[in-house]
Amino acid sequence: MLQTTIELEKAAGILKLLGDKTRLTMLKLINEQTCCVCEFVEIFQSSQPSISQHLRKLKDLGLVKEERKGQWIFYTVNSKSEYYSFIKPILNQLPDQDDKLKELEEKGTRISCC
Amino acid sequence: MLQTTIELEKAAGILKLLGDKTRLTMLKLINEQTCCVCEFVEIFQSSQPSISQHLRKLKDLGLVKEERKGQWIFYTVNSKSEYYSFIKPILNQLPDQDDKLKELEEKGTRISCC
DNA sequence: TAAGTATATAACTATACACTTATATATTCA
DNA sequence: TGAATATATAAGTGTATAGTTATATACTTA
Repeated sequence: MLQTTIELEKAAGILKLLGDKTRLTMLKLINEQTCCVCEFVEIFQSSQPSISQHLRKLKDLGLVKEERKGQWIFYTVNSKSEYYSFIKPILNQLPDQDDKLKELEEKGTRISCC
Repeated sequence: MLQTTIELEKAAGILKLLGDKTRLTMLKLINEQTCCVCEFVEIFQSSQPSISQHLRKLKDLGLVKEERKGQWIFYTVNSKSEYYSFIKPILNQLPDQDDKLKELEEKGTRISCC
């Protein structure tokens, strides 16, 4: 069983990005779901620019992909990324965050569902 | 198959530490070997205090353990750490760094061997 | 015990980073 | 087309971080 490797400098760069609670939670959330910016704003009780800047960093490394649907832009983990196999086992060890989305659904502020 | 999880805040803290090229390389090196501070100084061409401070951070989270042997203090990844199962798959995906130790051996500056 | 070697720590500095405020761009809908 | 909503970007600010220099501590050996 050959284990694929990732260049050390690149790995450190990715881990630095994951080393932020907001971004790490984001990735866990959108690993199997999809979320738009305003949902993140509500979940993290953060400002919209702050969320936008976190997503920008993740996008710059190709870790997430975006898709516009009308006025909303939906973000999802990019499973096609050459680094997905690197981050996947990390995300797998994190506790499920779906309760955050359930909260939105209960409040009626979940957008991504439709 | 139950996957153990790690608290998100803790995970982010650990990933932040791993998100530095020097510390990440250190961990990869001492995952299966042991190294003393002066070896790191030579490998990374860094100052002694800089190396010492990196090791301190890793030690504070319990990721490495130290063992004094005479004037030297040897560092090894702490496989007993409750977070070892979290960092192990990450380290496994990094390219082997043993060439760095081979270099020391060839130069005759490897200490940990005896 | 004094000198030499290895390591740790403290204080300082420069840079990186996350966040804020302000503004620009894009889309929807009346 | 104009107002409202969603998102991105730019500029500024405060804090965290990695490195430096200086010094302290611990061990070894002559």
